[in-house]
Amino acid sequence: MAAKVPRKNNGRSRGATTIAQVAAEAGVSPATVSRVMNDRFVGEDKIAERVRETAVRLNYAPSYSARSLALGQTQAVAFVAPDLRNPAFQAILSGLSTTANEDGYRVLIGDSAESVSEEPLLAREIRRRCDALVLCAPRMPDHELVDLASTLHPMVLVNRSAAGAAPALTVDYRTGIESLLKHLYELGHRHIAYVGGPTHSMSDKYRRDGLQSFTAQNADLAVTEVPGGVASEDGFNAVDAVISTKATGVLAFNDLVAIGLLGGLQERNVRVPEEISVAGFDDIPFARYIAPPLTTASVPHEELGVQAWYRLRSLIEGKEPGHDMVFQPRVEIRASTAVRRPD
Amino acid sequence: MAAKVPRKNNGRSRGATTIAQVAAEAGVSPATVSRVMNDRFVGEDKIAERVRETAVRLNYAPSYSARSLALGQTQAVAFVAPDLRNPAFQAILSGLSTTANEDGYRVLIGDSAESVSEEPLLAREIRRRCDALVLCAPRMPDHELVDLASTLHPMVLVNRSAAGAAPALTVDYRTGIESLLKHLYELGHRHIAYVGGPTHSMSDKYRRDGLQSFTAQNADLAVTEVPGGVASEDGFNAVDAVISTKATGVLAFNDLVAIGLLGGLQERNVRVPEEISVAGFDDIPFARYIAPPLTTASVPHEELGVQAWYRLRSLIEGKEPGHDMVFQPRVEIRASTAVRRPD
DNA sequence: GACCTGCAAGAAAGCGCTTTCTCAGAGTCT
DNA sequence: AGACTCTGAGAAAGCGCTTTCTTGCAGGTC
Repeated sequence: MAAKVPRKNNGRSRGATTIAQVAAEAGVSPATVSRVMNDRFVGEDKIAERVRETAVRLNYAPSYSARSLALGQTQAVAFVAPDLRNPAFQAILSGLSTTANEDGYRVLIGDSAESVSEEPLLAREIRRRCDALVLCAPRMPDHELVDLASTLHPMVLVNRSAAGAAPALTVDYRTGIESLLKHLYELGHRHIAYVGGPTHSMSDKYRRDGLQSFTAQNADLAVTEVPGGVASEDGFNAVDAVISTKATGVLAFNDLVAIGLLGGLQERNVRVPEEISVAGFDDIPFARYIAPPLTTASVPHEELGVQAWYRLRSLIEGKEPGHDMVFQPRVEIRASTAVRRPD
Repeated sequence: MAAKVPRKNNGRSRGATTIAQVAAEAGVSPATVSRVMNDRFVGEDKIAERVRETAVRLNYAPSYSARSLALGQTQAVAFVAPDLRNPAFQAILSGLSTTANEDGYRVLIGDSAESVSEEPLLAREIRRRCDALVLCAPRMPDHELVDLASTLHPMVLVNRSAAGAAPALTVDYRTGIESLLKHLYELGHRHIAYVGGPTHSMSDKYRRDGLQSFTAQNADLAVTEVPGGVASEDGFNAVDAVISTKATGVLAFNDLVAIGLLGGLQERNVRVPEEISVAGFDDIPFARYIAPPLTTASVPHEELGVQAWYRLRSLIEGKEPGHDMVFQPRVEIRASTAVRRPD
């Protein structure tokens, strides 16, 4: 009968050099190798040197999985947003990723696509794979958001707040759109169409609040809402509805929608801004290059991502995350809006 | 003296329910819980039911780290690109991410930013965190690419090939730009400027090859190269150089550069396409909306991402990755190019 | 020289899973 | 009834690290 030999490598061979191999080769214990690799070694320099030399010779690199298990942390964070194809979210991601990388953290992405109902599940699932989460969930119902925020710590919210359950980085859409509306008002426009965002999304609600607030103060101003969406095609599809309102100015939910709108208007030979003024929101990088350059409210998306990381990092380190921040959009006046022409 | 009690939980408490707790609570062994959770259980239904019930009651979810270590795989893949702010790469990422998600894989992102030299390190580092890698590295020297490809398996290359060392999904930039050049030629342009991409990038080299090939066949055509880059500002900065070539048509390295160029041209009151025709490359979503709508060569970036996932998946499963694919750009003629006006 | 101190390095436990191995007990066959 | 095969479920090893605990040994003190 065969001698009972301890099963090694669990039957599978994974190939990569392990800490044990380095230890054996260098004639030390795995503990020593670990300490050397993590700069916690306090013994003789010769030993450390030998370990280091052996490690590079054997092409050793510690296993992330093993390390994660032992340490209880993954050195990764997640970013969940409803639509990664939107340049605004990409900018946030870019800011987050770049900054997190500097601290040795990588980011995992989660695109909740269209499905609002799947969002909490996705957030939970992806959160379990890493150490923290940045969540953009404009359409998630408040109670679910609070629920998530209280269970998924550490996490930071972008564009939403959850009653203090998690640090929040928000944008003052309300004031932003109010400024845009004021801009149009000052240009003489008295009838304005608003091509809205997704129904039930908070980012849309804030905008409506802003519009309402300004309208309430100016009796001679009328704002008509037109169903829109988040993407260029939504703007494109809203063109007829916009034209039929006879409004002389249009505010779009975001730049993407505004751009689609511009495309549709042009197709129908409606001149912008001569016949109708159009403004977007976000100031995505292309807003200034389209025809005509788009008046919009600039939001510092990259900065939002950067700040999100700083807060996450504090939270991971068990420190205070710092105060919540509310970013104020800045109106960028470009050529897509102009003084209202007499009819 | 205190009785020697085995140290539990390594001193730290991580809070989450473990498989052992579920097992204890359900009165079974951890092995059984594991089997039930992974649908490998073959025993009595009552037991399975009890385990499942206990698991949801205790809010149990297996630890990804532990699972990764035991299984030797992470259910994640990485995407490394030189600039995640470029819509073209974002589209690839989007296609990759969406498709991978359907198979339960998440994607980790790596932005190699400007630094070509750091790219191999980044790729290696991030690759060790997951099961496979999609690499876009237009500027990496061939030998390094081959080196990487042979050591980082499974991986797939996008926009580059490495002598069969890894599956490659490429775009026929050469033919693409040749078609664009032909388009301008047919419009009567005989002197064309090419605002190039990053020096030493393969994607730029392919384009130059295409230009040269067409130029060689048409003696009455002159193409002047102008240094450019990858971003809109590079195009913007190239404006004076372009104007001074006196070319009547311009081909830009990509849409971003073309858009910047358009912006700069407009600022100097040079009308497009009346005075000069401009074409880009990639057909990013905004290309059709800018002013004037940009003639460009359309590349199916999302599809590239989708195909990248399919190949990665095959590789992960130990299957054949399928044939390499070369995507053919399709010329999209829009308003930024027009017949050359007599001087 | 016995005793204590301090320090360098190893032994081993633990992280939370998966999976092989093992072994009762039930069922089958002659 | 005894031998034999299944089969269901648990024991335990293993994944590759980190870190606590332990120990051997050199140097210092009285």
